Amino acid sequence: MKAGIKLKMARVEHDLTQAKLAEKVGVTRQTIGLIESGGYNPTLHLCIAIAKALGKTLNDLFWEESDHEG
Amino acid sequence: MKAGIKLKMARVEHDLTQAKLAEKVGVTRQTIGLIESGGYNPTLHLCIAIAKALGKTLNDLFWEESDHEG
DNA sequence: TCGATATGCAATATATACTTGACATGATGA
DNA sequence: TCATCATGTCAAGTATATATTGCATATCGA
Repeated sequence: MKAGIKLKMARVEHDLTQAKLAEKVGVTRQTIGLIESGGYNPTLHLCIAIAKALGKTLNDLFWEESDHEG
Repeated sequence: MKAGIKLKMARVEHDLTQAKLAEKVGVTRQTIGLIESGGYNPTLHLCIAIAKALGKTLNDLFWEESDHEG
């Protein structure tokens, strides 16, 4: 599963645009867009801010069980 | 609870030094030390690599329930 | 005491996360 | 058609994560 897709789904679930989510977590919309499109490596603090803004946890948005299992 | 303490406990649990954990995840021991001492903002990929190396998840090591609750 | 290991701290250098500003496209509505 | 919104992307700049090197301290064992 692509890296940012869970984030995108959670965002849409909350009826937020990239720009609105970006504002909530204190970054620019480009940063959110880059994370959702993958190939990007956000910082932990930003991941936590995003998770909190969407009522999710780090694992919900950024942990792939297959990563863990092998 | 201080940011890096869970990481430190998990590391000690596995009988790993900062240097050995650093080697496992492909960073220097200073980077591990800085994360454990807090006041540092690692990248998501590094957090995931650390969690995998210690048999934990992102939430186990980097999520504080109080962050989420308020 | 001496040597090895583990950690903390600090200065400099490099890679990259993130910003700012701009332009392009498709969808929506007046 | 025209205006607005949402998203994608590009280019240049700033902030900071991480590397590299070195030194200091504490612990452990010979």
